[in-house]
Amino acid sequence: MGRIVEAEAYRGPEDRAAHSFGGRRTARTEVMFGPPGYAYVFLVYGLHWHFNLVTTAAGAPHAVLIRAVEPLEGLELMADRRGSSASHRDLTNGPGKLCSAFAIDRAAYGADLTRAPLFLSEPPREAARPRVLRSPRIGIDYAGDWAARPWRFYDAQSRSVSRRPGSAARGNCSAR
DNA sequence: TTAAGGATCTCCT
DNA sequence: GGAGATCCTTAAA
Repeated sequence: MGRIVEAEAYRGPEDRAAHSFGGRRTARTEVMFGPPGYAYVFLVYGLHWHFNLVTTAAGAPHAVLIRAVEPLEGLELMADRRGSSASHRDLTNGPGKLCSAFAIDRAAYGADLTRAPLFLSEPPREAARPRVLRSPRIGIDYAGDWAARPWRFYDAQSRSVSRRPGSAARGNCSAR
């Protein structure tokens, strides 16, 4: 279990950075065209899985990429899956890393995110509301004007975000 | 059938 | 800070 601390919005079909750009509907993107609450999982660079939440009503191929999580329970299992060299902070502070730690792969494609084994839940009532910063999305330089949109959101306090403001190679800015 | 190119991570310097 | 890993998806022929 973990707390989501970083995410990015992808708004096809207009959004050039989205896999569903232009209404591209294939076996891979199919789940994004369906109802919300399901998992869109895909492979990047032939190596790493990425985990997205399908959002918005059926027909609108929108998704939210989960980029980082703060590990809460099952740390030993996560470390085991990630390799013994992974430090606590390195367990889930990146989209590929968290998929490895949570054992998310193609088998999770289309999974119902309201039911075990992979599901979202409300934060505890007593949990403080995090201060959320935003920046441009990561790794989508090819997307033209869309690359500049501040559609990456992350918890200002969390040490588990993938790129810290000020230390990033490109694209980071903080606003509100 | 083929070729090109990724919504990254790790290891090395 | 930079290169290599590595294979699926897509589009075009």
